Amino acid sequence: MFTGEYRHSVDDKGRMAVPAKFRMQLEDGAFVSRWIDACLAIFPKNEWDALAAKAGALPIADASARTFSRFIFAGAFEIDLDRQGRMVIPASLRTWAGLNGDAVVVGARDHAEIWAPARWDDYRRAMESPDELAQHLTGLGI
Amino acid sequence: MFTGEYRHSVDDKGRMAVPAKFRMQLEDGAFVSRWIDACLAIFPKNEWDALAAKAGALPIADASARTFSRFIFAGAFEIDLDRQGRMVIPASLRTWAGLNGDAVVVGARDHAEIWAPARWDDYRRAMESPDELAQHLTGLGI
DNA sequence: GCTGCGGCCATGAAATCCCATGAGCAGGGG
DNA sequence: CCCCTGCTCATGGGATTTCATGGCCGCAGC
Repeated sequence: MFTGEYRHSVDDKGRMAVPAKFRMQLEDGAFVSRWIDACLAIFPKNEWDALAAKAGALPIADASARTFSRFIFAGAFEIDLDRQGRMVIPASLRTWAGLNGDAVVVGARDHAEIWAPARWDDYRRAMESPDELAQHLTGLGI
Repeated sequence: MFTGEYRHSVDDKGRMAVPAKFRMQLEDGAFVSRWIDACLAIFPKNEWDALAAKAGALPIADASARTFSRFIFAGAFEIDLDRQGRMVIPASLRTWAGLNGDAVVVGARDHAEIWAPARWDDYRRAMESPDELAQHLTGLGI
């Protein structure tokens, strides 16, 4: 499971250290891709396959299904970790996510996400209202 | 079951002694996470897995479901107890909960909560005013 | 031959673990 | 009933290991 929040640097070659707690879950292969809300997602191979299967089950006739598939798969790359546990973020994805020098890596259960620090701070501020949170918990039956 | 109220110190390394009565319930693995009302929650592994499964069932297409998942998982860390029964509270969570030197640990049935002493006192004072308490109990069907 | 990319090595900083010490509590004996 | 003893538990400090990051080298493509 991917949990936690980590702030790492992205060097001028586009390399970023993957949080040590995530590495074991990614060593059998991983994919990085564009993701919803202007961030990037890192999926372990098995989770990626599951996502691909879901996308494959969508009807081709549906326009928004086509859009979703193209959004995800056109922006996806298979990645390897070097011996120091770093990954290379392709330049096109770095640009798209607004990454520049620093990045925030957050866990999201079945995948990890990479955010530009400024965007993450904005997003995070929006989710700290106790009432809104309580409403979600109620919806889960907690 | 988690019950009781304990006041412990948080040292400059972010370590806090877990109440001895809680340790046995946490020794098979535990997670600490941001929680509602600006406190932190400690869940035993099985309780956490149940919560994660519920969150995983939410549709990713729903924006507020994504927000909720990110709040929970980005603010969660797996913890181990050292040989003295202490846990490390990650710096980001300490900041968020306003912990500084001291903390109050309270039992809450299926999980434990960590509060900054000042916040807990406020909350508790409100809770212990007879009128207020009666008002909350009304409508709960107790 | 030069330039850009990817992988490997090395270093400093930071987190983690373990041992030691002291205080508080309970239980048993005088 | 009181005191002493033993144990559990909270807290501080020190040592070791892990981890993030910058730089160097080799290979490939232009």
